[in-house]
Amino acid sequence: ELDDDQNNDGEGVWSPDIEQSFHEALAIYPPCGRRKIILSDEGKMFGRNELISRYIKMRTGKSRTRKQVSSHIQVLAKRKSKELQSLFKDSNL
Amino acid sequence: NPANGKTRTRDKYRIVYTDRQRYELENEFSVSKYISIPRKAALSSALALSERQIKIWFQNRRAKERKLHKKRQNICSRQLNN
DNA sequence: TTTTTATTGCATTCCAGT
DNA sequence: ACTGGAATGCAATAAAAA
Repeated sequence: ELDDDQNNDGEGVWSPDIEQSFHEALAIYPPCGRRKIILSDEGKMFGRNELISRYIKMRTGKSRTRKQVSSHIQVLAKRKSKELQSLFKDSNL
Repeated sequence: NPANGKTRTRDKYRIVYTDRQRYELENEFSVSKYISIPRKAALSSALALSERQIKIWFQNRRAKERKLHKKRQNICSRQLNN
């Protein structure tokens, strides 16, 4: 089928506006990882990534699934660890 | 050096595998296109390559196969529309 | 120019935690 | 039954080697 993306604009998956609200959501929900991940409202369950996904939808109107959020977090974590590792290498040699 | 998780360094962009390493990897690929976790661990210690290198080799090998398959398809379709 | 190692940005699958 | 997160897959790509 042809390019059927009502939710995705012409930019990349993590265009600046989406990235912006993503980082806002990271700060809002648990200000860095360590908080009760178990979010259970009456009847429905909500994990952190779903809350982030909902926030992105609120602010931008564009849909990013909880698995897209998960993948993005993994990529960012990998980048950060590699930055730190290269800093150690440079200082040593 | 599995603790690092990184293979490429500033002096070595990539290493060249030995004929035995290539032979054993190719042999395992003929058994299965996807390496199992225990077989990966075994090959890793047997060939002195990191598990990451084994994983990447299989990915590259599958990519090669897909490329060859695509070429064969192109040749067939070329013969069809003569 | 083609082939061989290795990385990156995404998605998809596999593993437990509650 | 839900989830987040690690492991893995793949296309695109880089650069050394053949």
